[in-house]
Amino acid sequence: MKNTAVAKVLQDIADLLELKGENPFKVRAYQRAARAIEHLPTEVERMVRNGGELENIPGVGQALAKKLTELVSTGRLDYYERLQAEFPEGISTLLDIPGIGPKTAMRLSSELGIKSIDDLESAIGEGKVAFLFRLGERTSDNLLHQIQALRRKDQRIPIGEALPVVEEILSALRPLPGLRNLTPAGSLRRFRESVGDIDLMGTADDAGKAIEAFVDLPQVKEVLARGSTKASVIVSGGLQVDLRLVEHERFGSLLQYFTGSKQHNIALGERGHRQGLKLSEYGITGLASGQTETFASEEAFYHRLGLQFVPPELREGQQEIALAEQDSLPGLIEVTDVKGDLHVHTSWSDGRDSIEAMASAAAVRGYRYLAITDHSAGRGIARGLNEERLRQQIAEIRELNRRLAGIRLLSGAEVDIRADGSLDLPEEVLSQLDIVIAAIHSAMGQDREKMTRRILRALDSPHVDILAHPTCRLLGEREPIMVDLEAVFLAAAAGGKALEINAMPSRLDLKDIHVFRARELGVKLIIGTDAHSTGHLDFMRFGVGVARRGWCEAEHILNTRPLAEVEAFLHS
DNA sequence: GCCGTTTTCGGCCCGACTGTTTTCAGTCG
Repeated sequence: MKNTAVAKVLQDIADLLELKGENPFKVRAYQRAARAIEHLPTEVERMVRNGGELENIPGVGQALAKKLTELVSTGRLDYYERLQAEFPEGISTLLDIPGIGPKTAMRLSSELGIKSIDDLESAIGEGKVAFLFRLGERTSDNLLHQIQALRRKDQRIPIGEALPVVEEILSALRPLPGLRNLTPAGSLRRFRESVGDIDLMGTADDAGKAIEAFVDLPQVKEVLARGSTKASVIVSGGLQVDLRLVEHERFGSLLQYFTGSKQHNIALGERGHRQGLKLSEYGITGLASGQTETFASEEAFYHRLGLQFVPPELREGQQEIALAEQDSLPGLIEVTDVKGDLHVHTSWSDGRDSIEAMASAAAVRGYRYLAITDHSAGRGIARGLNEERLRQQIAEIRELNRRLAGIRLLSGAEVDIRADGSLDLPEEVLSQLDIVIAAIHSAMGQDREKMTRRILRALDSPHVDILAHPTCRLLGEREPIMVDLEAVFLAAAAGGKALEINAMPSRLDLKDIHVFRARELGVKLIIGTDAHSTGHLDFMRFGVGVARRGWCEAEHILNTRPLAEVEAFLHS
């Protein structure tokens, strides 16, 4: 049973307990555990099998540990099933509608027999909902509106799509006089792989003027709300963007509050409470004195609480607060730490640009080295290189290295891992390359056991240095392959192989929690853009974002190291 | 159901909005 499925059960239980009117703190305990398991870098199932300490998971105590053990070892949970039996099936889906909480859901069910969103929609149509005590016409209309919005609601948007849109808006707003500190908050700032709405924060001398300029932007399709300090719009592409402006001296607490995550803020608030402090978007208030201190910067806000500044990417309510207390948060990798790209394609295979063009684009970005890793001739891969053409390419790269100053080209290949785990190019050719990346591009439907054996066999080849996009997922398009990643991590760590954080926005593979686990197990990582044109080299920042969410420092990422160190790794 | 620089019991983050109310419950972020 996967962690996402385990988390879903806990979240379901939380919903049902809420419907039941249970102690809200008990409900929150289940929600908290669900979030923790969602972000857990290790499979609960594996922990149980290996006798791991479930109670080390934040938010999991004796009772939940027992339930989790039952759930993952039998695939069922008696407590959950009994709870489900108490309610009509489907009623908890009503909670998905904004505006409906547990109380309303229960009343709709008991008073009108509503068990689904469809039921609710017809009941509203028949005018039944508006007659319920304390509901009324207005609420009924709003609910219908919410149902319709829910039906056409887009999924969360991948960060690779959202970030460019946001940056366009930011650069349009930045020149406005008197507008300062413009910053995205929320999950975008935390660099989650997908985001819902976008929250922009800032400070302004004349907030009204700035709001006006914001809603007048050409990107704005629809203005949902506009006030004196806040506006909400829909931009082309359907993304909702909120802009919120505050006085300069409160910017720090505001940004902190709206960056979240919710779990992080709850944990922070609980800690503040123990210190006799009350935290809010307006500042920090002494519970005894009633005095509120304001904070112009987040740094000052965290320091006032006796904490190291917590980078947004770490604010997921895991261990970051405990570590910030001891001043021992990692010094996360920065884009500027990257010294080269180890995974790019050229016009020799399915890339757009020549080797030389890629080399100068890399040099412009300050890189010291660049690995040319075109596809092998494997079935189905566009214009993959066979043995003969690869030899020609090696010769050309040798020639270019003689001519080019300032950047070193490594000759390499992204060699296909065939269905049986053998490689698509003969050993003899691979041995002539500086760097060999292995990757799966076919037969992705294999079962877990077969797939794992296949990848382990490829990693076993003495010539393979790196496994690229290890789970082969395409965000929103293709599910990850079924593979025992833990076994892959252990094999990579033991065999001195690197795993890739593929920085293509549609891949982001490995993903954050896998990166966290791989790093924990001592696996060397690289960030590769998989660039198919010079512009794609800029994908590096997405890979760095994922690495940061995986708590990576520069030293964990091979391509932040000087060339000599990279070569030493490749030769080892 | 969790958890401990006030605690192994008694707490558990905070503020705002909305619609329906004559003082607030429910919901959200």
